[in-house]
Amino acid sequence: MDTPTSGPTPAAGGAPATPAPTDFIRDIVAADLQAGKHQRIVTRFPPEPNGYLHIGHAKSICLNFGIAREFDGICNLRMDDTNPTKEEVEYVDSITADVKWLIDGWAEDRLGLKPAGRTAEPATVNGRTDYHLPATVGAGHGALLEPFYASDYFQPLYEYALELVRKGVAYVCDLSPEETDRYRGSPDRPGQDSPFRDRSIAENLDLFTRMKAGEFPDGTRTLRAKIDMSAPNIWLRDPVLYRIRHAEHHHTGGAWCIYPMYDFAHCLSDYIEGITHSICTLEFEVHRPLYDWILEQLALPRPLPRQFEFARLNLTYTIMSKRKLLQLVNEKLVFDWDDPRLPTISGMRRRGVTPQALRQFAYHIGVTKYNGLTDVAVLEHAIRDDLNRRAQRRLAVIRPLRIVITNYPEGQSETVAATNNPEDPGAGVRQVPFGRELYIEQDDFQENPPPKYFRLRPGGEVRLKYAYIIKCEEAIKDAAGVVIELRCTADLESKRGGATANRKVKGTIHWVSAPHAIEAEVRLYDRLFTVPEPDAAGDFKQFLNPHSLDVVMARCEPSLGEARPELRYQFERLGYFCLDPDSQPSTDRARLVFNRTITLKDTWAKEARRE
RNA sequence: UGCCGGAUGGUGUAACGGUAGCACAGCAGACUCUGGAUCUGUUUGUCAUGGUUCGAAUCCAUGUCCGGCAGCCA
Repeated sequence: MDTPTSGPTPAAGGAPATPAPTDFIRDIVAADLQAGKHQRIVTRFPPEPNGYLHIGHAKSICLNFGIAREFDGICNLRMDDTNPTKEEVEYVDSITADVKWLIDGWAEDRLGLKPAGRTAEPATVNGRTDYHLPATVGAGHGALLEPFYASDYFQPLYEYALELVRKGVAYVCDLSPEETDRYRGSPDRPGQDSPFRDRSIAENLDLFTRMKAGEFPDGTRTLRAKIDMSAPNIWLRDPVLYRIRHAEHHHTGGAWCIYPMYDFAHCLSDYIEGITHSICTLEFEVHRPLYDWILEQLALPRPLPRQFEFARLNLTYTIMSKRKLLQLVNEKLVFDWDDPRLPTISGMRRRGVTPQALRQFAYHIGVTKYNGLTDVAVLEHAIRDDLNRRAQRRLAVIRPLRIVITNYPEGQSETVAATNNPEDPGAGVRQVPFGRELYIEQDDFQENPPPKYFRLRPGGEVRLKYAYIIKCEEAIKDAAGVVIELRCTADLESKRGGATANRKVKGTIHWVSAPHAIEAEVRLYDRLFTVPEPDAAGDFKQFLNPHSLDVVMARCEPSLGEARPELRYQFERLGYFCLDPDSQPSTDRARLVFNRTITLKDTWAKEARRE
């Protein structure tokens, strides 16, 4: 994905070259280009600003921006903001930031924006009034750029609606919402014509104008397309085009009290922006005839956009519904939209997942019309694969057990050389302090270990990574019988370069020098849900994992005091970690907070479970 | 019982009338100063039944199962 065969873009972030993806949508785009249908491909990513973006949106972003970069096109970012009661600027801002983060270094030169404040102005094309707002690509135009907004087209949309009325294919209907439902019929029973269906064009014009002027309360009238109340496709049974909402809009303020419906706004927004391929998810498939109907009725002078549908992403052990994510946030079951346990883009970013990993994941799952359920293990693999290549290795002990090397001179210390990244020799080495008193992981000692346990046991030997082989001579317990300290001896010749350096011991464990260690809060995350399909039946909240967050105080090697928020770390043998924004910069009151992005694969855990 | 769409190993995805492949997961082994990484091997699949064809996952027919659609949400 980072090196499409159709372009010379070099691999990003050291990721290996991957062939350009192919799928049925890219096939269509390639064929359309081949047939000379378009001079330039324009796609769009059109979220509604009513929540934060999640990994399902990431799939769509990768598809739409991926097509733009592979076919030398553009992908517009557009707020699909036609419902003032659900949308907020906070969401506009988070969406914009998340998109930019995800495409950075990959397709940021394909991001279609427009000068701030610009709306679609009428022009004359082939003797017809036309509205066209082509994208400005990339920054540096002097002008401040912003995303597109469907709400910037409210005036053109209103003009188009008037045209449908004048043409006699749209009418003002006085039915209440409940009556409208009843008249619509059901999937296997045709609907009935509204009693207001045959109003004169003049009356419709008058009424629609007065709707816009604010003469009628919410819910009293709608503008409807006049299509066919007996159509087998429900969306062709005189769908509502406009409804009355006396509500403040986050982008247009109080300018309007009638708002277009999705079906009316979307196809025309696509047209206005010159979109060639309007790619959406499967549930809009039945809307496509309406999408086409509206555009065709208006006899527009430029080429029409075409809609294509693909299957949205479903992932095991999580939920994707914006409504349910909002519920978790509102009910404080998670801290916020960027809670690292959430599948939101901002949550995953905070957790330490990189954009490269997300893109690689999108590449691997592909694009089809089959509505499946993707194993979260595919995501986890993409994350580990990416982090393994980029993470700086560090030593940190999450649940400390004190040990004393009795034959190491008191008061003495030294430093040992530690490899920063075995996957990247260029990353070099660092010096880590070593001394008589250390911390090791509680898990790395067992008094009565099971078979095949390679770590420390009474009388047993283990290698301290980058340092000496030690032998456990004695386990000291407290009054309750729990082991609180280990007395060990070291083979002082077994350090790298020493006489017995090549002695084989079965286990190697990590450690930290006790007097040099710095403390850090470490947040250990696990799956948010305990079942693969929390959405499947009943209340998803009953499947919340009570152990999805565990906070511990870890002892870390001193170099972690200079940890940087943009870097990724592997705490050796534990997992991948990154600095959380809750951390305070290194002052005398420094506070370090790390998030565990993901554990290392643990085949021992599997082995232990098997018993 | 209306309309639209879909069905390939456990999961996701390729094969576009010519040897069913890849990834994840699983299993077995090698290697390892991370029980990580890496490497090797390996179990498991074309929804069913007919038809066309020298040859069908692919084309046709019938059936089965699954998903979506009845907001003045998107």
